[in-house]
Amino acid sequence: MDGPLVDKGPGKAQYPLVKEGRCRNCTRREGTLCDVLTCDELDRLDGFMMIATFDPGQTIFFEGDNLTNYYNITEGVIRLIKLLADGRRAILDFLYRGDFLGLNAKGQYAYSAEAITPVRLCRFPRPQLQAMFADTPKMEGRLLGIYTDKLVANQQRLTDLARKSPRERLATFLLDLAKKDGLRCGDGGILLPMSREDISDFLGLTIETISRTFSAFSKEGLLEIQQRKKVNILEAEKLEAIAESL
Amino acid sequence: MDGPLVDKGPGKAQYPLVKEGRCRNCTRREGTLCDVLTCDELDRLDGFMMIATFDPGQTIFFEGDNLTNYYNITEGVIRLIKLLADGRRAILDFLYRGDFLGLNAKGQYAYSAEAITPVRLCRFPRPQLQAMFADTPKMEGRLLGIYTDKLVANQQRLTDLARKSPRERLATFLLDLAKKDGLRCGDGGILLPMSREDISDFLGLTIETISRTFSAFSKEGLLEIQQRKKVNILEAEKLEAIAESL
DNA sequence: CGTGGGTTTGAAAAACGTCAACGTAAGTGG
DNA sequence: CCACTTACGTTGACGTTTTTCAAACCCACG
Repeated sequence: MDGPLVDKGPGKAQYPLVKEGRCRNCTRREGTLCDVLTCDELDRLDGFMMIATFDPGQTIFFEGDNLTNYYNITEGVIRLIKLLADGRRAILDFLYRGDFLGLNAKGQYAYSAEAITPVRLCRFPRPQLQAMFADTPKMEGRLLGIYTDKLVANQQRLTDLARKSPRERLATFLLDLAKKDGLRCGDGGILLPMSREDISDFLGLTIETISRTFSAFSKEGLLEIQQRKKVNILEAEKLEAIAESL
Repeated sequence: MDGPLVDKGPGKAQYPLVKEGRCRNCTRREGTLCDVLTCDELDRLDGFMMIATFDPGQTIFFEGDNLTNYYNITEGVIRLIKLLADGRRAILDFLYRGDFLGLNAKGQYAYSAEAITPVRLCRFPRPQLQAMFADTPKMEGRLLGIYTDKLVANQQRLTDLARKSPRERLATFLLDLAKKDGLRCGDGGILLPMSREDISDFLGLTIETISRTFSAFSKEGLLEIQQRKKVNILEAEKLEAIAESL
């Protein structure tokens, strides 16, 4: 039970697992699935929960794999990926601390998940968590709320991809990032955990267009870029006006 | 209770409502929210359900309106719409018989809904349906399943919008339509209920690009178009190859 | 039979992607 | 500790695709 899991993909490192779950004392429940549970219920969860960690670039699971585990992110950033048959890539979402991971498409993962930064996860085997769902309706209700919010967010993203220009998309993206804490560094700047290629696959553009648009924003004095990853938004209102086509 | 509701938007016709719900004898429960209910529970639902009908082009509700009612579609086709500030339009989804309608974004509708064909709906006031959800966990579980499937579908669509070419998008769209029955007419042809503009707003393209791509498919012998709305897919495998970039 | 909205088609322009070269920051091994 | 390497990012020139603008067309409707 405490040993590493089997390999998933070709050349994949084994999962580093540590049995140390102390759900009852967890300080990161806010807004997550386990937020609604009593102490007893948290102990039950604890009984089958495992901590897993991943290094940047590691794959947590692949699209189409049998769905064996659900996860909660307690630390780090993850990208959700879908590929077309010829290798073109789309990033569905970036996930952060507190996000729930493991969308069920007929018993299989609906997307691949990869760590962008060092990541720490609570891992729940599917049978046990589903059994707990069945016994704990409020937990199911919580997941329904989470999925409702995800649907709303995805529909905004569909609208953006269908109808916004590259400038508008990047402005929208940066402002959304700025709303997340955990990325903020000191002076109101944000530290982008993802590469330009990640951003381009998220926004449906090329890496060059992303780069050019960053440069344009910078030249126009809307923002400041330091060492490529750190962005200071200087003119939030103007950026907002671009994002919302006002 | 049996009278018409108040107007919603400017110049909106009043809602035509008929009290005749007989959930217990309903023949269209398959795959819907009410599929899981017992006879007694169906009677409870019946108690606050109303039938509503809409003509083509009528708006059922607007994005941002207070969410007062949920709906089940029993007949017809609906488009879900989001607008940008300057009027650019995106169609999030087309909904058909059996689909559940009324995504909750903080107490407001997350999108506008408009009838494309004559539409018949079961209408459930929010307080009553939510009370029933609270008492009937399996109903909540059913909705969770429905939303899970919607999320999976939306993620495929995000991938398509981000990375597929116009040809690939239209091929994907047509093959998806062909899978729905209710649109099939006799000889394996499909009857498109939506306009070219609807399709372009769904696929994130212009109406001209849609039209040209239709013409190209037709010239290549992949399909046949009759009277603009009726499409016969002649070479499903080739269209599949285009859609899946094989 | 005429009218008009939706659709198709064509030509021109713009936007974005592609290709290629160059820069830059971080990491590695001597 | 520094030069070398490498991966990532930026910039420029160019080509293609898609949009835009405009006109013609066609079917459905009155």
